[in-house]
Amino acid sequence: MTRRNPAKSAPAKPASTRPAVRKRAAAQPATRAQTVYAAIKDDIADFRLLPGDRFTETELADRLGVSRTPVREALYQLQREGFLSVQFRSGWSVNPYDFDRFENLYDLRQLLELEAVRRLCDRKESLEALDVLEAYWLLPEAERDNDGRSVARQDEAFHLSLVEAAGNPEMARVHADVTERIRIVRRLDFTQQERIDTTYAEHAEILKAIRRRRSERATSLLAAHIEASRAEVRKITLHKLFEARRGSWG
Amino acid sequence: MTRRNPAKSAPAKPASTRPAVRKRAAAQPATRAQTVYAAIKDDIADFRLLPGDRFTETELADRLGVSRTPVREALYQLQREGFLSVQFRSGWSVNPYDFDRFENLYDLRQLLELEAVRRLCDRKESLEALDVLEAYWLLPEAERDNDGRSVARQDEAFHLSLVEAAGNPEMARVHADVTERIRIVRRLDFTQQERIDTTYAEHAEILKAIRRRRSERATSLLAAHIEASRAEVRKITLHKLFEARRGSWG
DNA sequence: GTACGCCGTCTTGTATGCAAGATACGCAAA
DNA sequence: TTTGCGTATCTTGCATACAAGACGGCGTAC
Repeated sequence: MTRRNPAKSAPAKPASTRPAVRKRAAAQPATRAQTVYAAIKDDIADFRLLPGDRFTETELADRLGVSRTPVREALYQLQREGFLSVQFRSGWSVNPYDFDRFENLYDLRQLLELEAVRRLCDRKESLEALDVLEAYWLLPEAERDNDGRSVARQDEAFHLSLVEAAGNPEMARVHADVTERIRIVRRLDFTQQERIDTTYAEHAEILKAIRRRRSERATSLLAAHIEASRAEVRKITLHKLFEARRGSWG
Repeated sequence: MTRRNPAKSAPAKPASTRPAVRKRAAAQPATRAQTVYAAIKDDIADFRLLPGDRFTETELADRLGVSRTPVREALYQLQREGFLSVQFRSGWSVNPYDFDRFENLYDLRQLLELEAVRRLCDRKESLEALDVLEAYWLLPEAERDNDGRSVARQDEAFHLSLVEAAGNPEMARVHADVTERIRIVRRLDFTQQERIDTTYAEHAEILKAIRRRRSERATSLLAAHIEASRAEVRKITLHKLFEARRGSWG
């Protein structure tokens, strides 16, 4: 039954010829567990599930029209990611927003992004990855996107793209993970038009600095940009989260 | 059959007003799933499960004396962590060692540790966290630990402790995760006495530099230390992994 | 009115049953 | 010998059954 190990004599690299390890994303029919996982995560991100909310596996299974098995798989995943907690024989609950943790995640995010930008500026080859970013962020004011929701998505993509372009997939994976965790508070930064404008301006400057390989300038701009966002989020968080909580029960 | 009466439907919403019971049981009951998870992870770390090995859920469940349910839970977790892959209706397999990924993980590790040391040196308060590290790594040569296995464990603890002491639990969590992933190759660095001696010497120097708040020195020492380890691992990996593979088939 | 204890219901953790389909193997044909 | 095909077996994903124990509500004592 156990298949022989291929290439006993050369266990090293044959993997690179066959990317079977990589998830076959396209053809995969998306299991029920994955669907449930995404559904719950969205419920949390969109304030339909709020900190302190309690629920049971059966409840969720009934609501989503599946059995407890895929529900449990999704729940355990979210538990491991820090969104949920399970009480033995006593149901699940949504974890409270932990502002200390948001701070720490912002720190981590900043560390990763600054390193990424440093590497981009030091890189010899051309930076094609920036093209698509410039196409969005260097638009004249009239053509800009003004929908906060949409800008928030693009903002996430901007920062993640920088890290991905730096060429270390592990750093990018961690960065993506951090992004998921801070999404709830970070999105609140894009509820004011003035902040959206500022974001456009700062992203543009950062992109230009990277293009010119001005490492020092790019990193200090990016650091300031992230700090500004963090300060803004810190300021409006409690109030806005409360509003969101009320509004979501309509 | 109809033991449950869904029509009764206890008031669902009041649950959200009820404060989540954050009762932390003193000792986690350690579910079967967690046991299985640890067992498989150890099997991989100790070369009892090798890249390319294939197995089924039933096989594992029988061997470990549990049902498929906890086994599946553990397997899916290891899948998400990158250790295993599942082929739809065709069994599980251990992922190949990906040396590019090890390189990227070493990069990430270095980034985290250098930042941690920088923060430690900049910190105003005393650094009690270093006491326990010094107790192990500043020993005179005669009293040192010479068991590679044990030193490898202590080495992991050393580096993780530095990051933990820096005070950002999220960075520490990522670092711990990285540590788990590179363990397989990293341990091979401690199979030679000379490398163990070097590790003692370099850890001692790093600790002293941090004590003296010599940030520049501490970070460059640490960077060199990690680089040396990485180079060593890079050199002996293929050979040693092959040996380990053969040896484990006894 | 208040405190306390018992009991039934509910909840998770685990085991088992079932279905669709992927894989392997034997056998026949060239 | 090699190739192709049909089938039996195996495997995962999902649904369901079961067990130990946590929680809440009710009744009782005062």
